[in-house]
Amino acid sequence: MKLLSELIEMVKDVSPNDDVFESLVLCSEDCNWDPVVLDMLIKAYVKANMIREGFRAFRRTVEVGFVPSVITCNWLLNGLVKLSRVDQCWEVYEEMGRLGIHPNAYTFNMLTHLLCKDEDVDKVNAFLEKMEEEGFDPDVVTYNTLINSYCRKGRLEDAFYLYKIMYRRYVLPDLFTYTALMNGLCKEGKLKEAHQLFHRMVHRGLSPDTKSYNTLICGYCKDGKMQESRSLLYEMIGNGVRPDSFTCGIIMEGYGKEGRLLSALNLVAELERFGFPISHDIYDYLMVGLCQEDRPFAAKSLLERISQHGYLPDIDVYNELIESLCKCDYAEEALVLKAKMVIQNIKPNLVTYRALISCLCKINRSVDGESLMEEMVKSGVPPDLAVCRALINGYCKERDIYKAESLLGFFAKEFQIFDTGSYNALVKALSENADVATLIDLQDRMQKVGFAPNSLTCKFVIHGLWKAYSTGQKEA
DNA sequence: TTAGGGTTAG
Repeated sequence: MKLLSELIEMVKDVSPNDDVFESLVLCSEDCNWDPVVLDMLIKAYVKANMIREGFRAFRRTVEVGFVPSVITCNWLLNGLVKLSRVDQCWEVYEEMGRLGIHPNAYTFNMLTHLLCKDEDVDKVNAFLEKMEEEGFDPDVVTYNTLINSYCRKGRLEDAFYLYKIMYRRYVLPDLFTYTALMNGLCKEGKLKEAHQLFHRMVHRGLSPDTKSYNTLICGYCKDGKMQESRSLLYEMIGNGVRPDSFTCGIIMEGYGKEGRLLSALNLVAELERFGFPISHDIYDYLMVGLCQEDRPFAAKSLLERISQHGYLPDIDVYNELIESLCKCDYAEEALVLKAKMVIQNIKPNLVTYRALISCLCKINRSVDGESLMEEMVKSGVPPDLAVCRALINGYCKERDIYKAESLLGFFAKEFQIFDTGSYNALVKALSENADVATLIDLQDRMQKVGFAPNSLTCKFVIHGLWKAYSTGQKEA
């Protein structure tokens, strides 16, 4: 066992240019050597999740004339099945036959699983017949693999037929069998039947585990039956079965879909009281959900509570909260949060600044918005069109035309942002009460910076000219 | 950890 763990460390650390296999074979010339190390090398590769290297080592082991054990072959097969390397799986199986390595139940079941992943049922049946010819009787794992495959494909009749056959052949169904069948029933919306099957399973002396409860809870959640989900959750806790992150996640999602975020929130608080750890993802989910429902203060108080349990929001959650506060015009609270982010070494990004600047400009605090824009530029985050537009519109609204114009030039020159919308907002604001000469001058200056007027600009200019004319101002 | 079960769509 010690040798295996050393080998695992070795294959993980070694550079791709070093040939571990070669080194091990070379060793055989100098010392008292057991070829079983090659067997262990294959296992080490599989354990280190280096399946391709494991497969190569298998081939080379065979080439140098050593016969790996059936267990080693199964390790490798397991790795290859998980990666769906179909051809290589069959190559291993054929090689086993050539070398006289007898496949065991594990081998057959993994290959059954491999065939089940494929669509072709005939292939599975042919393989099973061959297995039986070789004297292997399908065991509970074989049946479960097949039943699960049928259930996933919606072929419930075939699945239940096998379930009956199992009894006839004295192979007793276990938790896996029932969970697979319940899952199949739930997927078809047959919740009642699934729950009945659950009761039958308990009646037959099997104790449901987290996965079997989760399957049923998930079925109810998908069907919008949150009351049933919740009582199953209490039942499982009562029976000493711990809900896991999957259980909580699926119930949260169920409530989320129903738009019942507050119920989700209450449930989380209850689970916390029971002493079940709530995962970071669940907290993220609730935070984002509350923000998107425009309940930034509920999100904030949740944050305060869960921060005491060590929860730290990431930048996306912070941004959701800031955006939500900004949407409701709570600029001050949003700024406080931004300061908190910085203290926690989370650097505000474009999303953060955009929300804050837009909000400040909206509530006539364009000067503060501009200072934030300067801060963002200094920290290496270039402004985008939305930031530019927010500031120009803000200043126009506050009648600080001079500022609006100079910023428009700044964005064009420094960041090549030519936003005709902002330009038009400026012309429109100016045309309200400027004389014709001022308007024409602005057009000239803007053209020098690189702005081209569009039809809307012309409309505003003409409007301005007409206004100037009709109020008796002298034409330029 | 030599095999099999529970979310996630468009």
